[in-house]
Amino acid sequence: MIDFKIKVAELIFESVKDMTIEEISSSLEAPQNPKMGDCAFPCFKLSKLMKKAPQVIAGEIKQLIDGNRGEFIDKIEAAGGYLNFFFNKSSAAESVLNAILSEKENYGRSKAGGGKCIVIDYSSPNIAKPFHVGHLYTTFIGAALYNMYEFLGYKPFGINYLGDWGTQFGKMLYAYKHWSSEELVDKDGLAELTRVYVKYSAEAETNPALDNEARLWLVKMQDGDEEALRLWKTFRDLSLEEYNKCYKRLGISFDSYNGESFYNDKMAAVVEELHAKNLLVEDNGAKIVRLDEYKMPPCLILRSDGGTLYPTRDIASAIYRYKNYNFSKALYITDARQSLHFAQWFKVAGLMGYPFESDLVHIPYGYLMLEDGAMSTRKGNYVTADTVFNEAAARVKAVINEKNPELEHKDEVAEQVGIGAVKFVILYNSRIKDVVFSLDKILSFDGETGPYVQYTHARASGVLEKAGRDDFANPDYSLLSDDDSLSIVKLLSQFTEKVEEAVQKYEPYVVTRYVTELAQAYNKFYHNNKILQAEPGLRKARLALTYGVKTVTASALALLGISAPDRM
RNA sequence: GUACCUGUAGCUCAGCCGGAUAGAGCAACGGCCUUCUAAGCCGUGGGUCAGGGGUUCGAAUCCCUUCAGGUACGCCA
Repeated sequence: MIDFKIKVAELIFESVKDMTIEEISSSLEAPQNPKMGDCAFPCFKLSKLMKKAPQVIAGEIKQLIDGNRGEFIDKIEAAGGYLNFFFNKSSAAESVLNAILSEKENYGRSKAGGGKCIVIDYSSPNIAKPFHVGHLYTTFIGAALYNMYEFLGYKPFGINYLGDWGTQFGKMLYAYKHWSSEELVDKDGLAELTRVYVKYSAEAETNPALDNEARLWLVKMQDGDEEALRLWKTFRDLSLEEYNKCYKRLGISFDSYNGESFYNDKMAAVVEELHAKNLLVEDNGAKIVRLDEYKMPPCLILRSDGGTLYPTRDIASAIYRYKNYNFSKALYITDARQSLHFAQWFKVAGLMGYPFESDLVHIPYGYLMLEDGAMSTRKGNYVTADTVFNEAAARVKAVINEKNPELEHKDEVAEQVGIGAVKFVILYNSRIKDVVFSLDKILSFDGETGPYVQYTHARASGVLEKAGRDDFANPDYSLLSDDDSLSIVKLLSQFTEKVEEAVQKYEPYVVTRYVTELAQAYNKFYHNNKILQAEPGLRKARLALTYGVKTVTASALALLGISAPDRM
């Protein structure tokens, strides 16, 4: 397809030698008011270089390039220091829709990534604890970025860095031994483990001796005690089994489940290396790396009892991943409270001489609270992910029964729309905002929501289905010259650049908002124009446009991990 | 105390590598289903872009500062 932006940039470049073609291209913008044009070049920066008023420059450029603007631009106007380009509606529609008609669901894909590996560390729940709404942000953002990188020609590698080792397991083992049993765990699974963990936390408040007992269990694990390891493995297997049910429901899978325990035997080498490179300093019995020079508190590597810490393990894992996956970037998707931790150990990796320091990226997201306060597994104040999805599906089913009682496969559609609604809300705003989790807010289905976009897709599908197959090949694109059609065509042409922007910002919402805009544009078009009842030529052109909307909507939703049912 | 994040319409948020009249959804109010799915479309009202300085031809956007809310700062992860 024609990239209009590049065409315009090339055209301007013919007469403006003070800027590179890339500079021109990146300064191009879309006027807020479409009546002012489809693409605008601001001349204010040139005004400094050329020492002339921007209005004058715009006029001069217009004079120079107007003659050979080609057939894809109808008109060039100089207005208020801007140079405004009006696309030829027919050739715009033709280039975009022809590309979609031939490339179908591959439309928009790019090879720009060149197969470079992007390691994405996401989801990463602590095993033996429930998978709750607090895990949804990292899980959905990670999965969406994974899809987008793949779409752009990278080779993403998803790692679920399970929290499967550490002091919490000492507590868990103590709690299990005292208050639970194999039968109870068989019966209730993670819920039972969580029950005794919550009990432990409550008891430990008043009885500090428990923590010593728990520590003994951890020591047993570290020393390879048979019973401790057997229980640990049982809990780990059980957790993975339950998580995988949930991941399957969400359509998410990982390339690796190497968790914290995987690095148990890889940390000693890191400590040794830090020591050899003279980075370790003893302080109050602990070993630290000083970071004063970088205006950060020191990074703790070894406890005073010789035990390792979170940063030690993360450095070991980064080195392992670099050696084994040769990543060009490694993304860590965690909540913003861990920002300092990541900044610290990234710096330590750099001080160790690892060149990949600059390729390590922490992608923080905001704090998620429940309506009745902070979420805490320890205190038993949490909402499991399944609870939310079940409720979502149930509410969607009620809407289906009301609006479309004849629908087939109601349960399946309710599941797709319900889960889509939850994903959509979470991927709709910038990550960093703190959120109060409210079922009622997440599960409203009007306006800028997942169901709205899915509904639009189902509408388009319905029209195409009624039209019959291939009824829209080789249409007369000049019939799509109205404003409603053109705004859709412009949006369709922006698909790839929106995905690129999302990846560049590590913000899936760019795509979420894009697909919402596309849905709004199509709904407006749909309302104002007959499609199936239009006269044959027009009908064909509008069906091609409808096909474009359906295809790109489904692709964009797929990038977000959201299904696009054909009926709902 | 130090550092980071946030502050835009009643609510939830876009816009922030400076550019044309600050946008959207929800909520409120008023219209549109004998016509391709009304989970839709159209309209009305609603703003000191937290406050104050500065840089600039031009600031919601960049810099400084104050305020408000949140978070993190040695043996948890």
